[in-house]
Amino acid sequence: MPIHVYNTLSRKKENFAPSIEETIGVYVCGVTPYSSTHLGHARPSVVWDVIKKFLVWRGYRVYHVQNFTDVDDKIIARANEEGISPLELSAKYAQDYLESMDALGVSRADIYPKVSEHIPEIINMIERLIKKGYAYPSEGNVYYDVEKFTDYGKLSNQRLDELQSGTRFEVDPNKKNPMDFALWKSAKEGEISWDSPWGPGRPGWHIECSVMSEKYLGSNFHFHGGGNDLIFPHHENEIAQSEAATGQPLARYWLHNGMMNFKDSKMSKSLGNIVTIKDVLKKYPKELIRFFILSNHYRSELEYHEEKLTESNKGLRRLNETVKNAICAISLAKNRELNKQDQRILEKIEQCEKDYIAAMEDDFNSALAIASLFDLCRELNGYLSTTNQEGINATVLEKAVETFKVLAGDILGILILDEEKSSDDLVNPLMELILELRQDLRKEKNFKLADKIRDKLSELNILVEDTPQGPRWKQMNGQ
RNA sequence: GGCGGCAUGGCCAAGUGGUAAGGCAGAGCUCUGCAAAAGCUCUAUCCCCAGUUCGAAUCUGGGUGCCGCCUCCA
Repeated sequence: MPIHVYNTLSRKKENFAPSIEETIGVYVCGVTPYSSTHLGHARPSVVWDVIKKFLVWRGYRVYHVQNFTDVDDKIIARANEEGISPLELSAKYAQDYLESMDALGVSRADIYPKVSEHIPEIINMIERLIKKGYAYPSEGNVYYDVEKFTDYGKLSNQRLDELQSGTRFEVDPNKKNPMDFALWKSAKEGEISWDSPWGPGRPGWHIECSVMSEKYLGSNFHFHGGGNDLIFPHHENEIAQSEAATGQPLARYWLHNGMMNFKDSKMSKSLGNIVTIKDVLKKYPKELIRFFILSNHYRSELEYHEEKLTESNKGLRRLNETVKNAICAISLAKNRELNKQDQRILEKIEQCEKDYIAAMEDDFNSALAIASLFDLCRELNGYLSTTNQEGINATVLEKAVETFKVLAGDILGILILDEEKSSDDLVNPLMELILELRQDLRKEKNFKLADKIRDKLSELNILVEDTPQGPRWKQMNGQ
Protein backbone atom coordinates (compact mmCIF):
# COMPACT_ATOMS: atom_id res chain seq x y z
CA MET A 1 0.00 0.00 0.00
CA PRO A 2 1.36 3.36 -0.96
CA ILE A 3 1.80 6.19 1.49
CA HIS A 4 -0.41 9.23 1.08
CA VAL A 5 0.51 12.66 2.36
CA TYR A 6 -1.36 15.93 2.37
CA ASN A 7 0.60 18.45 0.33
CA THR A 8 0.00 22.11 1.19
CA LEU A 9 1.10 23.04 -2.31
CA SER A 10 -1.70 21.14 -4.04
CA ARG A 11 -4.09 21.25 -1.08
CA LYS A 12 -4.83 17.56 -1.36
CA LYS A 13 -3.50 14.16 -0.45
CA GLU A 14 -0.93 12.81 -2.86
CA ASN A 15 0.72 9.50 -3.48
CA PHE A 16 4.16 9.21 -1.94
CA ALA A 17 6.00 6.32 -3.50
CA PRO A 18 9.75 6.74 -3.56
CA SER A 19 11.84 3.76 -4.50
CA ILE A 20 13.28 1.97 -1.52
CA GLU A 21 16.81 2.71 -2.72
CA GLU A 22 16.61 6.48 -2.60
CA THR A 23 17.28 8.41 0.56
CA ILE A 24 14.33 10.52 1.60
CA GLY A 25 15.37 14.12 2.09
CA VAL A 26 13.61 15.99 4.88
CA TYR A 27 14.03 19.66 5.68
CA VAL A 28 12.15 20.86 8.74
CA CYS A 29 12.28 24.51 9.65
CA GLY A 30 13.89 24.77 13.02
CA VAL A 31 13.76 27.48 15.62
CA THR A 32 15.06 30.96 16.13
CA PRO A 33 16.73 30.32 19.48
CA TYR A 34 16.26 33.39 21.62
CA SER A 35 14.21 32.02 24.53
CA SER A 36 13.22 28.79 26.20
CA THR A 37 11.94 25.88 24.16
CA HIS A 38 8.20 25.46 24.64
CA LEU A 39 5.51 22.88 23.94
CA GLY A 40 4.69 24.47 20.60
CA HIS A 41 8.14 23.43 19.45
CA ALA A 42 7.52 19.90 20.65
CA ARG A 43 4.75 19.38 18.14
CA PRO A 44 6.66 19.39 14.83
CA SER A 45 9.62 17.71 16.50
CA VAL A 46 7.63 14.79 17.85
CA VAL A 47 5.59 14.48 14.68
CA TRP A 48 8.66 14.37 12.46
CA ASP A 49 10.44 12.08 14.86
CA VAL A 50 7.60 9.61 14.44
CA ILE A 51 7.38 10.08 10.67
CA LYS A 52 11.10 9.37 10.39
CA LYS A 53 10.97 6.33 12.64
CA PHE A 54 7.99 4.97 10.75
CA LEU A 55 9.67 5.42 7.37
CA VAL A 56 12.86 3.80 8.63
CA TRP A 57 10.87 0.88 10.01
CA ARG A 58 9.29 0.50 6.57
CA GLY A 59 12.74 0.19 5.09
CA TYR A 60 13.53 3.69 3.86
CA ARG A 61 16.58 5.75 4.56
CA VAL A 62 15.97 9.30 5.71
CA TYR A 63 18.29 12.27 5.79
CA HIS A 64 16.95 15.00 8.03
CA VAL A 65 18.16 18.59 8.04
CA GLN A 66 16.94 21.12 10.56
CA ASN A 67 18.27 24.63 10.76
CA PHE A 68 18.92 27.07 13.55
CA THR A 69 18.28 30.68 12.56
CA ASP A 70 20.91 31.97 14.92
CA VAL A 71 21.05 35.60 13.74
CA ASP A 72 17.98 37.81 13.60
CA ASP A 73 16.34 40.93 15.05
CA LYS A 74 14.91 39.24 18.13
CA ILE A 75 18.19 37.59 18.98
CA ILE A 76 20.07 40.86 18.66
CA ALA A 77 17.55 42.70 20.82
CA ARG A 78 17.55 40.02 23.48
CA ALA A 79 21.33 39.75 23.48
CA ASN A 80 21.59 43.48 24.06
CA GLU A 81 19.28 43.18 27.06
CA GLU A 82 21.37 40.41 28.53
CA GLY A 83 24.64 42.08 27.64
CA ILE A 84 26.04 39.15 25.67
CA SER A 85 26.76 38.69 22.00
CA PRO A 86 23.94 37.50 19.71
CA LEU A 87 25.78 34.30 18.85
CA GLU A 88 26.35 33.51 22.52
CA LEU A 89 22.66 33.98 23.18
CA SER A 90 21.51 31.85 20.27
CA ALA A 91 24.02 29.14 21.10
CA LYS A 92 22.65 29.02 24.62
CA TYR A 93 19.06 28.58 23.49
CA ALA A 94 19.99 26.22 20.67
CA GLN A 95 21.49 24.09 23.41
CA ASP A 96 18.28 24.42 25.41
CA TYR A 97 16.35 23.27 22.35
CA LEU A 98 18.50 20.19 21.84
CA GLU A 99 18.33 19.28 25.51
CA SER A 100 14.55 19.61 25.48
CA MET A 101 14.28 17.42 22.40
CA ASP A 102 16.60 14.80 23.87
CA ALA A 103 14.43 14.80 26.98
CA LEU A 104 11.38 14.15 24.81
CA GLY A 105 13.06 11.19 23.20
CA VAL A 106 13.21 12.93 19.83
CA SER A 107 15.96 11.48 17.68
CA ARG A 108 18.41 14.05 16.42
CA ALA A 109 18.45 15.41 12.90
CA ASP A 110 21.40 14.39 10.79
CA ILE A 111 22.60 17.95 10.75
CA TYR A 112 21.64 21.28 12.35
CA PRO A 113 23.12 23.97 10.10
CA LYS A 114 23.31 27.55 11.34
CA VAL A 115 22.95 30.81 9.48
CA SER A 116 26.10 32.24 10.95
CA GLU A 117 28.12 29.35 9.52
CA HIS A 118 26.79 29.73 5.98
CA ILE A 119 27.39 33.39 5.17
CA PRO A 120 29.53 32.74 2.04
CA GLU A 121 26.90 30.39 0.59
CA ILE A 122 24.18 32.91 1.37
CA ILE A 123 26.06 35.73 -0.33
CA ASN A 124 26.58 33.43 -3.27
CA MET A 125 22.87 32.71 -3.66
CA ILE A 126 22.00 36.40 -3.36
CA GLU A 127 24.48 37.12 -6.13
CA ARG A 128 22.89 34.45 -8.27
CA LEU A 129 19.48 36.02 -7.70
CA ILE A 130 20.74 39.49 -8.56
CA LYS A 131 22.39 38.16 -11.71
CA LYS A 132 19.16 36.52 -12.79
CA GLY A 133 17.23 39.70 -12.16
CA TYR A 134 15.21 38.50 -9.19
CA ALA A 135 16.89 40.75 -6.64
CA TYR A 136 18.24 44.27 -6.43
CA PRO A 137 20.55 46.09 -4.03
CA SER A 138 19.39 49.29 -2.40
CA GLU A 139 21.21 51.37 0.21
CA GLY A 140 23.30 48.46 1.48
CA ASN A 141 20.32 46.11 1.51
CA VAL A 142 19.32 43.55 -1.06
CA TYR A 143 15.65 42.90 -1.75
CA TYR A 144 13.85 40.16 -3.57
CA ASP A 145 11.71 41.48 -6.39
CA VAL A 146 8.46 39.55 -5.91
CA GLU A 147 6.93 40.80 -9.15
CA LYS A 148 9.65 39.02 -11.11
CA PHE A 149 8.64 35.63 -9.74
CA THR A 150 5.43 34.79 -11.52
CA ASP A 151 4.59 31.91 -9.21
CA TYR A 152 4.70 34.11 -6.14
CA GLY A 153 1.85 33.12 -3.83
CA LYS A 154 1.40 29.57 -5.11
CA LEU A 155 1.98 27.90 -1.75
CA SER A 156 -0.20 30.16 0.38
CA ASN A 157 -2.70 30.77 -2.43
CA GLN A 158 -2.33 34.53 -2.26
CA ARG A 159 -2.44 37.11 -4.97
CA LEU A 160 0.17 39.80 -4.94
CA ASP A 161 -2.30 42.66 -5.31
CA GLU A 162 -4.39 41.38 -2.41
CA LEU A 163 -1.32 41.03 -0.27
CA GLN A 164 -0.31 44.59 -0.99
CA SER A 165 -3.68 45.98 -0.03
CA GLY A 166 -3.39 44.11 3.24
CA THR A 167 -0.08 45.67 4.09
CA ARG A 168 -0.26 46.84 7.66
CA PHE A 169 3.17 48.28 8.16
CA GLU A 170 4.98 51.32 6.88
CA VAL A 171 6.32 50.85 3.40
CA ASP A 172 10.08 50.84 3.18
CA PRO A 173 11.02 53.49 0.61
CA ASN A 174 13.98 51.38 -0.53
CA LYS A 175 11.65 48.68 -1.84
CA LYS A 176 10.17 48.63 -5.32
CA ASN A 177 7.15 46.76 -4.08
CA PRO A 178 5.90 46.71 -0.47
CA MET A 179 5.95 42.90 -0.56
CA ASP A 180 9.61 42.72 -1.54
CA PHE A 181 11.56 41.16 1.29
CA ALA A 182 15.14 41.48 2.44
CA LEU A 183 17.77 38.99 1.38
CA TRP A 184 20.51 41.05 2.96
CA LYS A 185 20.09 43.69 5.65
CA SER A 186 22.66 46.43 6.13
CA ALA A 187 24.07 46.61 9.62
CA LYS A 188 23.10 49.33 12.01
CA GLU A 189 25.79 50.96 14.13
CA GLY A 190 27.49 48.39 16.37
CA GLU A 191 25.35 45.50 15.17
CA ILE A 192 26.73 42.08 14.39
CA SER A 193 27.66 41.97 10.71
CA TRP A 194 29.58 40.26 7.97
CA ASP A 195 31.25 41.83 4.96
CA SER A 196 29.47 41.51 1.67
CA PRO A 197 29.56 43.03 -1.83
CA TRP A 198 26.80 45.40 -0.59
CA GLY A 199 28.56 46.43 2.58
CA PRO A 200 28.49 45.06 6.13
CA GLY A 201 25.25 43.38 7.10
CA ARG A 202 23.52 40.09 7.78
CA PRO A 203 21.15 37.74 5.95
CA GLY A 204 17.41 38.34 5.80
CA TRP A 205 15.12 35.85 7.44
CA HIS A 206 14.22 33.45 4.63
CA ILE A 207 17.38 33.07 2.61
CA GLU A 208 19.15 30.69 5.01
CA CYS A 209 16.64 27.91 4.46
CA SER A 210 16.94 28.15 0.69
CA VAL A 211 20.72 28.04 0.94
CA MET A 212 21.05 25.30 3.52
CA SER A 213 18.42 23.00 2.05
CA GLU A 214 20.17 23.24 -1.32
CA LYS A 215 23.55 22.60 0.23
CA TYR A 216 22.56 19.52 2.21
CA LEU A 217 19.66 18.08 0.24
CA GLY A 218 20.03 19.33 -3.30
CA SER A 219 17.51 21.31 -5.26
CA ASN A 220 14.53 18.95 -5.33
CA PHE A 221 14.17 16.92 -2.16
CA HIS A 222 11.14 15.09 -0.77
CA PHE A 223 9.68 16.73 2.33
CA HIS A 224 9.67 20.26 3.60
CA GLY A 225 8.02 20.66 6.96
CA GLY A 226 7.22 23.15 9.65
CA GLY A 227 4.36 24.83 11.48
CA ASN A 228 1.50 26.19 9.40
CA ASP A 229 2.33 29.66 10.66
CA LEU A 230 5.35 29.47 8.38
CA ILE A 231 3.40 28.98 5.15
CA PHE A 232 3.35 32.70 4.63
CA PRO A 233 5.65 34.47 4.29
CA HIS A 234 8.52 32.16 5.20
CA HIS A 235 7.92 29.16 2.98
CA GLU A 236 6.43 31.23 0.20
CA ASN A 237 9.61 33.27 0.13
CA GLU A 238 11.81 30.20 0.30
CA ILE A 239 10.09 28.92 -2.82
CA ALA A 240 10.56 32.26 -4.56
CA GLN A 241 14.27 32.29 -3.71
CA SER A 242 15.12 28.67 -4.38
CA GLU A 243 13.09 28.18 -7.51
CA ALA A 244 14.33 31.43 -9.01
CA ALA A 245 17.91 30.46 -8.21
CA THR A 246 17.84 26.81 -9.26
CA GLY A 247 15.01 26.70 -11.78
CA GLN A 248 13.69 23.60 -10.03
CA PRO A 249 10.83 22.95 -7.58
CA LEU A 250 12.13 23.34 -4.05
CA ALA A 251 10.47 20.38 -2.37
CA ARG A 252 8.02 17.81 -3.65
CA TYR A 253 5.78 17.67 -0.59
CA TRP A 254 5.04 20.48 1.86
CA LEU A 255 3.78 19.21 5.19
CA HIS A 256 2.54 21.67 7.79
CA ASN A 257 1.58 20.87 11.34
CA GLY A 258 -1.18 22.70 13.18
CA MET A 259 -0.51 25.02 16.09
CA MET A 260 -0.41 24.11 19.73
CA ASN A 261 -2.81 26.53 21.41
CA PHE A 262 -2.75 27.59 25.01
CA LYS A 263 -5.48 29.69 26.57
CA ASP A 264 -7.33 29.96 23.27
CA SER A 265 -4.52 31.26 21.17
CA LYS A 266 -1.33 30.08 19.61
CA MET A 267 1.44 29.32 22.03
CA SER A 268 4.17 31.72 21.08
CA LYS A 269 7.03 33.58 22.54
CA SER A 270 5.72 36.96 21.47
CA LEU A 271 2.30 36.35 23.05
CA GLY A 272 3.96 35.19 26.23
CA ASN A 273 1.60 32.25 26.75
CA ILE A 274 4.24 29.59 26.66
CA VAL A 275 4.77 26.46 28.71
CA THR A 276 8.33 25.24 28.51
CA ILE A 277 9.09 21.63 27.77
CA LYS A 278 11.47 21.36 30.67
CA ASP A 279 8.82 22.55 33.11
CA VAL A 280 6.27 20.03 31.91
CA LEU A 281 8.85 17.26 32.06
CA LYS A 282 9.45 18.00 35.74
CA LYS A 283 5.92 16.74 36.41
CA TYR A 284 5.12 14.30 33.63
CA PRO A 285 6.98 11.64 31.67
CA LYS A 286 8.06 12.35 28.12
CA GLU A 287 5.89 9.51 26.86
CA LEU A 288 2.80 11.38 28.04
CA ILE A 289 3.68 14.52 26.11
CA ARG A 290 4.28 12.41 23.02
CA PHE A 291 1.03 10.52 23.54
CA PHE A 292 -0.84 13.79 23.98
CA ILE A 293 0.59 15.19 20.76
CA LEU A 294 0.18 11.99 18.78
CA SER A 295 -3.42 11.47 19.87
CA ASN A 296 -4.30 14.34 17.55
CA HIS A 297 -3.75 14.41 13.83
CA TYR A 298 -0.67 16.50 13.13
CA ARG A 299 -2.48 18.96 10.88
CA SER A 300 -5.22 19.84 13.33
CA GLU A 301 -5.04 22.47 15.98
CA LEU A 302 -4.25 21.22 19.47
CA GLU A 303 -5.39 22.94 22.64
CA TYR A 304 -3.12 22.45 25.63
CA HIS A 305 -4.41 22.25 29.17
CA GLU A 306 -2.76 20.50 32.04
CA GLU A 307 -6.05 18.72 32.81
CA LYS A 308 -6.06 17.28 29.30
CA LEU A 309 -2.61 15.93 29.96
CA THR A 310 -3.67 14.20 33.17
CA GLU A 311 -6.73 12.79 31.44
CA SER A 312 -4.57 11.43 28.63
CA ASN A 313 -2.38 9.90 31.26
CA LYS A 314 -5.11 7.48 32.29
CA GLY A 315 -5.41 6.04 28.82
CA LEU A 316 -1.67 5.86 28.41
CA ARG A 317 -1.32 4.10 31.72
CA ARG A 318 -3.84 1.46 30.75
CA LEU A 319 -1.89 0.77 27.59
CA ASN A 320 1.35 0.45 29.50
CA GLU A 321 -0.12 -1.66 32.30
CA THR A 322 -1.38 -4.14 29.75
CA VAL A 323 2.05 -4.56 28.25
CA LYS A 324 3.72 -4.83 31.66
CA ASN A 325 1.20 -7.42 32.75
CA ALA A 326 1.80 -9.38 29.58
CA ILE A 327 5.54 -9.33 30.22
CA CYS A 328 5.03 -10.56 33.79
CA ALA A 329 2.71 -13.28 32.57
CA ILE A 330 5.19 -14.71 30.08
CA SER A 331 7.13 -16.50 32.83
CA LEU A 332 3.91 -18.06 34.14
CA ALA A 333 2.58 -18.97 30.73
CA LYS A 334 2.95 -22.32 29.08
CA ASN A 335 4.78 -23.46 26.03
CA ARG A 336 2.30 -25.73 24.39
CA GLU A 337 0.55 -26.26 21.10
CA LEU A 338 -1.52 -23.32 19.97
CA ASN A 339 -5.19 -23.73 20.68
CA LYS A 340 -8.11 -21.91 19.10
CA GLN A 341 -8.01 -19.03 21.55
CA ASP A 342 -4.26 -18.53 21.05
CA GLN A 343 -4.82 -18.57 17.33
CA ARG A 344 -7.46 -15.88 17.68
CA ILE A 345 -5.17 -13.55 19.61
CA LEU A 346 -2.40 -14.05 17.08
CA GLU A 347 -4.84 -12.93 14.41
CA LYS A 348 -5.74 -9.88 16.48
CA ILE A 349 -2.08 -9.00 16.79
CA GLU A 350 -1.72 -9.20 13.04
CA GLN A 351 -4.85 -7.12 12.54
CA CYS A 352 -3.53 -4.47 14.91
CA GLU A 353 -0.31 -4.17 12.97
CA LYS A 354 -2.19 -3.97 9.68
CA ASP A 355 -4.50 -1.25 10.97
CA TYR A 356 -1.57 0.63 12.44
CA ILE A 357 0.35 0.61 9.17
CA ALA A 358 -2.72 1.63 7.16
CA ALA A 359 -3.31 4.53 9.55
CA MET A 360 0.27 5.74 9.41
CA GLU A 361 0.39 5.40 5.64
CA ASP A 362 -2.64 7.65 5.38
CA ASP A 363 -0.99 10.99 6.03
CA PHE A 364 0.66 9.73 9.21
CA ASN A 365 -2.59 9.40 11.14
CA SER A 366 -1.07 8.60 14.51
CA ALA A 367 -4.38 9.09 16.33
CA LEU A 368 -5.90 6.25 14.35
CA ALA A 369 -2.76 4.17 14.80
CA ILE A 370 -3.05 4.57 18.56
CA ALA A 371 -6.68 3.43 18.38
CA SER A 372 -5.48 0.16 16.84
CA LEU A 373 -3.16 -0.30 19.81
CA PHE A 374 -6.07 0.14 22.21
CA ASP A 375 -8.01 -2.47 20.27
CA LEU A 376 -5.22 -4.97 20.80
CA CYS A 377 -4.90 -3.83 24.39
CA ARG A 378 -8.48 -4.86 25.12
CA GLU A 379 -8.08 -8.23 23.44
CA LEU A 380 -4.89 -8.92 25.30
CA ASN A 381 -6.37 -8.04 28.67
CA GLY A 382 -9.17 -10.45 28.01
CA TYR A 383 -6.65 -13.11 27.13
CA LEU A 384 -4.57 -12.42 30.23
CA SER A 385 -7.54 -13.05 32.50
CA THR A 386 -8.14 -16.44 30.94
CA THR A 387 -8.83 -18.93 33.72
CA ASN A 388 -9.44 -22.13 31.82
CA GLN A 389 -7.31 -25.23 32.27
CA GLU A 390 -5.08 -24.73 29.27
CA GLY A 391 -4.11 -21.27 30.41
CA ILE A 392 -2.22 -18.79 28.30
CA ASN A 393 0.53 -19.39 25.82
CA ALA A 394 3.98 -17.85 26.18
CA THR A 395 4.57 -17.60 22.43
CA VAL A 396 1.41 -15.58 21.97
CA LEU A 397 2.38 -13.20 24.75
CA GLU A 398 5.87 -12.76 23.40
CA LYS A 399 4.47 -11.89 20.01
CA ALA A 400 2.08 -9.37 21.53
CA VAL A 401 4.76 -7.74 23.65
CA GLU A 402 7.10 -7.55 20.68
CA THR A 403 4.40 -5.85 18.62
CA PHE A 404 3.77 -3.23 21.30
CA LYS A 405 7.48 -2.66 21.74
CA VAL A 406 7.90 -1.85 18.08
CA LEU A 407 4.68 0.01 17.29
CA ALA A 408 4.16 1.87 20.55
CA GLY A 409 7.73 1.91 21.80
CA ASP A 410 10.22 2.19 18.97
CA ILE A 411 8.08 4.25 16.61
CA LEU A 412 5.69 6.34 18.72
CA GLY A 413 7.83 6.42 21.85
CA ILE A 414 4.89 6.12 24.23
CA LEU A 415 5.78 2.90 26.03
CA ILE A 416 6.95 3.01 29.65
CA LEU A 417 8.16 -0.36 30.82
CA ASP A 418 10.66 0.05 33.66
CA GLU A 419 10.67 2.13 36.81
CA GLU A 420 7.82 0.52 38.74
CA LYS A 421 9.99 -1.57 41.00
CA SER A 422 12.37 0.17 43.36
CA SER A 423 15.97 0.47 42.38
CA ASP A 424 16.85 -0.10 46.03
CA ASP A 425 18.17 -3.64 46.50
CA LEU A 426 16.63 -3.84 49.94
CA VAL A 427 13.09 -2.92 48.96
CA ASN A 428 12.38 -5.76 46.56
CA PRO A 429 13.12 -8.67 48.93
CA LEU A 430 11.45 -6.77 51.73
CA MET A 431 8.28 -6.37 49.69
CA GLU A 432 8.40 -10.07 48.76
CA LEU A 433 8.51 -10.87 52.45
CA ILE A 434 5.65 -8.56 53.38
CA LEU A 435 3.46 -9.92 50.62
CA GLU A 436 4.24 -13.50 51.57
CA LEU A 437 3.22 -12.86 55.17
CA ARG A 438 0.10 -11.10 53.99
CA GLN A 439 -0.76 -14.11 51.85
CA ASP A 440 -0.50 -16.30 54.93
CA LEU A 441 -2.87 -13.99 56.77
CA ARG A 442 -5.33 -14.16 53.90
CA LYS A 443 -5.20 -17.95 53.93
CA GLU A 444 -6.07 -17.83 57.61
CA LYS A 445 -8.95 -15.48 56.71
CA ASN A 446 -7.38 -12.75 58.79
CA PHE A 447 -8.61 -10.13 56.36
CA LYS A 448 -8.55 -7.33 58.86
CA LEU A 449 -4.78 -7.45 59.23
CA ALA A 450 -4.21 -8.22 55.56
CA ASP A 451 -6.23 -5.15 54.59
CA LYS A 452 -4.39 -3.05 57.12
CA ILE A 453 -1.08 -3.97 55.51
CA ARG A 454 -2.47 -3.04 52.13
CA ASP A 455 -3.80 0.28 53.41
CA LYS A 456 -0.57 1.19 55.13
CA LEU A 457 1.46 0.35 52.05
CA SER A 458 -0.91 2.49 50.04
CA GLU A 459 -0.06 5.40 52.29
CA LEU A 460 3.57 4.82 51.29
CA ASN A 461 2.47 5.01 47.64
CA ILE A 462 2.81 1.28 47.16
CA LEU A 463 -0.16 -0.28 45.44
CA VAL A 464 -0.92 -3.92 46.12
CA GLU A 465 -3.17 -5.88 43.79
CA ASP A 466 -4.33 -9.46 44.32
CA THR A 467 -4.55 -11.30 41.01
CA PRO A 468 -5.34 -14.91 40.10
CA GLN A 469 -1.58 -15.42 39.70
CA GLY A 470 -0.83 -14.00 43.13
CA PRO A 471 -0.20 -10.55 44.60
CA ARG A 472 1.39 -7.79 42.56
CA TRP A 473 2.83 -4.48 43.77
CA LYS A 474 4.03 -1.27 42.29
CA GLN A 475 5.19 2.14 43.35
CA MET A 476 2.91 4.98 42.41
CA ASN A 477 4.96 7.99 41.47
CA GLY A 478 3.16 11.31 41.65
CA GLN A 479 -0.14 11.36 39.75
C1' G B 1 -10.26 43.46 3.58
C1' G B 2 -7.53 38.88 1.39
C1' C B 3 -5.90 33.62 2.12
C1' G B 4 -6.29 28.97 4.80
C1' G B 5 -8.44 25.80 8.45
C1' C B 6 -11.98 24.10 12.06
C1' A B 7 -17.26 23.10 14.16
C1' U B 8 -18.66 15.05 15.54
C1' G B 9 -21.82 11.99 22.28
C1' G B 10 -20.57 15.07 29.22
C1' C B 11 -15.06 15.99 27.73
C1' C B 12 -11.05 14.72 24.09
C1' A B 13 -10.79 12.78 19.20
C1' A B 14 -10.65 9.56 14.17
C1' G B 15 -13.60 9.34 9.97
C1' U B 16 -14.21 13.27 3.46
C1' G B 17 -20.33 9.67 -0.47
C1' G B 18 -23.01 4.03 1.81
C1' U B 19 -25.74 4.39 6.97
C1' A B 20 -20.72 7.08 13.18
C1' A B 21 -13.00 4.26 15.35
C1' G B 22 -10.51 5.01 19.86
C1' G B 23 -9.57 7.38 24.79
C1' C B 24 -11.49 9.73 29.37
C1' A B 25 -15.80 10.28 32.44
C1' G B 26 -20.75 7.99 33.83
C1' A B 27 -24.41 3.69 34.67
C1' G B 28 -25.19 -1.60 35.18
C1' C B 29 -22.99 -6.46 35.36
C1' U B 30 -18.88 -10.29 35.87
C1' C B 31 -14.50 -11.65 38.54
C1' U B 32 -12.71 -10.71 43.94
C1' G B 33 -13.11 -12.34 51.19
C1' C B 34 -13.06 -6.97 50.23
C1' A B 35 -10.48 -3.83 47.10
C1' A B 36 -7.61 -2.89 42.81
C1' A B 37 -6.96 -4.23 37.91
C1' A B 38 -9.45 -6.19 33.86
C1' G B 39 -13.59 -7.73 30.84
C1' C B 40 -18.76 -7.33 29.11
C1' U B 41 -23.13 -4.20 28.16
C1' C B 42 -25.29 0.73 27.61
C1' U B 43 -25.03 6.32 26.18
C1' A B 44 -24.50 10.70 19.26
C1' U B 45 -26.84 10.87 13.61
C1' C B 46 -22.20 14.58 13.23
C1' C B 47 -23.34 23.89 14.35
C1' C B 48 -27.90 25.94 11.41
C1' C B 49 -30.60 26.42 6.58
C1' A B 50 -31.15 25.10 1.46
C1' G B 51 -29.52 21.91 -2.48
C1' U B 52 -27.06 17.65 -5.42
C1' U B 53 -27.61 12.18 -4.92
C1' C B 54 -30.92 5.95 -4.66
C1' G B 55 -27.90 7.45 -0.41
C1' A B 56 -23.97 12.93 2.90
C1' A B 57 -21.00 13.99 9.08
C1' U B 58 -18.49 13.45 4.33
C1' C B 59 -20.12 17.16 -2.07
C1' U B 60 -22.36 22.42 -3.48
C1' G B 61 -24.43 27.29 -1.94
C1' G B 62 -25.76 30.49 2.16
C1' G B 63 -25.49 31.59 7.47
C1' U B 64 -23.38 31.48 12.55
C1' G B 65 -19.18 30.77 15.77
C1' C B 66 -13.94 29.86 16.57
C1' C B 67 -8.63 29.58 15.14
C1' G B 68 -4.21 30.59 12.13
C1' C B 69 -1.54 33.63 8.41
C1' C B 70 -1.09 38.52 5.86
C1' U B 71 4.36 41.78 11.47
C1' C B 72 8.80 37.86 14.65
C1' C B 73 6.74 32.94 15.29
C1' A B 74 7.00 25.54 15.06
